[in-house]
Amino acid sequence: MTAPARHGRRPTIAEIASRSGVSSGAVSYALNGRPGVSDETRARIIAIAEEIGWVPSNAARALRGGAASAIGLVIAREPSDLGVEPFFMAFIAGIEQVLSEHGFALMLQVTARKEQELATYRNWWSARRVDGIILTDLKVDDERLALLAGIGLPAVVVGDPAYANGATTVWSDDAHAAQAAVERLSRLGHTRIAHVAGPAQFAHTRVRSEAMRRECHERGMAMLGEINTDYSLAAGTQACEDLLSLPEPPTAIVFDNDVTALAGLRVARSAGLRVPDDLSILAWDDSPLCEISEPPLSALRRDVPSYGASAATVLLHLIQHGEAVSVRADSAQLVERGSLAQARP
Amino acid sequence: MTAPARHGRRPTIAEIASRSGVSSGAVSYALNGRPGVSDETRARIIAIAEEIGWVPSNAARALRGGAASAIGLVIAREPSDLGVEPFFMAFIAGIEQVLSEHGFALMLQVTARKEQELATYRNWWSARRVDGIILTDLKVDDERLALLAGIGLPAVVVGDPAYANGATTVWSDDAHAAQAAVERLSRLGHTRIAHVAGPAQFAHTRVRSEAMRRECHERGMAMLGEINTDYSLAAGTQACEDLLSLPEPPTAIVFDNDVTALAGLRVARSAGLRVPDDLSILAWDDSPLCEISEPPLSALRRDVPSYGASAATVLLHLIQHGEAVSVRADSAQLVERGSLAQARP
DNA sequence: CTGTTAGCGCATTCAC
DNA sequence: GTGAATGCGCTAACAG
Repeated sequence: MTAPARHGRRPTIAEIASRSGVSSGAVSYALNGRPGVSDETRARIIAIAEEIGWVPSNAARALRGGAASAIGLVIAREPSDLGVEPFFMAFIAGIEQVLSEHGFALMLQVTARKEQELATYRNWWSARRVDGIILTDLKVDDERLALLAGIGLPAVVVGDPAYANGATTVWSDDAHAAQAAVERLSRLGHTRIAHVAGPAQFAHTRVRSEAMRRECHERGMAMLGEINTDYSLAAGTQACEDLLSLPEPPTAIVFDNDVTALAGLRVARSAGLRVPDDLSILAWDDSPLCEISEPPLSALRRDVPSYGASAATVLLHLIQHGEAVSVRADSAQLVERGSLAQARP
Repeated sequence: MTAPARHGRRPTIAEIASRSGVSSGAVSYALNGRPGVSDETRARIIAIAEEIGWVPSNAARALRGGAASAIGLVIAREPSDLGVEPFFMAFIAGIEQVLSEHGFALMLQVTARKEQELATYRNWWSARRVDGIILTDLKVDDERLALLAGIGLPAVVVGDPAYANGATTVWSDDAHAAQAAVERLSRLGHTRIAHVAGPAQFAHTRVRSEAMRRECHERGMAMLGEINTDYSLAAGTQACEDLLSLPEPPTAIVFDNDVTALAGLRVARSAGLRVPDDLSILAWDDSPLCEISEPPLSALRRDVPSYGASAATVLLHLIQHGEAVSVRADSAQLVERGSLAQARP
């Protein structure tokens, strides 16, 4: 209950005021770049503030009704899944870059429990801990959207606008990338492909699956199967085994993440198939894992840090101006590495 | 009797006071479980608070000089390195579990720039954003320790006490694990081993290296080389190539992380060596990557989430009581998977 | 235009 | 149980 003993007293505006011989109001104007003080006085005040190392008390500002100068991010995944999920760290790094330029901090919560996630949003907002949040892993019929709208917490949704229910979004056009992937496979002569996808409830899973199916249909290719996984090694292995044991197995498989792609590679090899000669493999979201395998995996690469940076930029704009427009980030680019080859007749 | 809560405005203690007909002071006592109000009044106050959805304003509490109810964590790595670093996400997940039980939040910063890290600590503390921090990636002669002590920011250091300069630490006994690893290799008949280590400035790198060297010496084994890396694929590849091109190459290599171990596996294979028959490989810190390779890699596994939980627990104790004792977490256990074999004569 | 004064916001706590 | 002070920055209303 009792706060720890603080060392030196924190410098406050009052101290700057007494040192500079003006009122605390003038100091506040000077320090915030607002009119009401002469340039000369302002310079003197700023010099003193820097000298004694004044930093605005976030508590006081937030209490006054101002910004908490922080945004929140809940990562709603199992910790064990996150271990091999390169997306979030890169995404966070991008967010941070923007936040630090604006003096904002990031509050993070890692929990897979939906109730806790919702409670966290409520609590962060009520307790004035954050000014807004970034919502990731958008789901189909995502119930979090209603909560956020209901309590009025500013939010930027990372995901396809079609599933965001009107919220401001930052999204990468996965449908476009999916088309490009199918097109590439088509050019290589593949006519029977499959998709080892992520969890069905994720909006981006659905976007990818639908786009691939549509593109296959238009090109007269067969989409042999869309198997949903939890991105894990085990699920990827199972999915790939199922696909390869079909009477007419696919000649190319697109995996929604790197781990399942590696699992697929292993399954193919132990089934006596050569990659890419007998089976082409394409991984969604590039990572060092894709480089390390044999053969290295071709991948759909996004600039994840700049994706995070965009999300942060849009959210800050939303917080500061009450409105913001959705932004489409660059869609994924196909990086060829050697796991794609001409389909064998 | 009870008017509906005004829309758009957070319920405050003042509102509860007016509704229950007592002073705001009494409400505060009631809500915080302190003496000063009758049980009957307390019950009535709590009921009203719940009804109108009151949540304490963190800003007001922090302003009052109380806790910010948040702790900070700076991850001082390059974002690109973090992509394949399973440690931090698992560590954070463990931290969160403890924090959420105590109503604390986590402030995160990801930056590889030392200046920014130091500025962040200063700012978090000055602005009352956090009550304490967890310091990871302890370095030899770590200058962050002096800063933290200087500004009086409570901190728990994750790392070997020998390098923590008296700060409270939570640490896993890497020396012990290193000994166990060398002992295991010794039993398998290896007499020439090598260590592909992490960055030399990390305290845990030094602890591991020294322990391995010492243990090798005692067992009459040769430590052919300690090569420092930045944990990257490229560095691991280079290190392994260097080791395998020695006149008398090692028969076993210990890698400080999973990525360099996989790089080593690849190098060995392309050099025509069989793993584990010609070369044994051991990875520090287990991960799904170790399971996915062929052969799957034997690894030194720690319970990282509980490591993080310990750090959080100790830090909260330090914050709330002004003192805390260092805690040694369980040291890593050797998980055998098939990348270790008897040395060939 | 330059600057001052007097609250506000919210929970906590001490003297009464 | 109460009233009032406290912590800190911001800003409307006001004065020179």
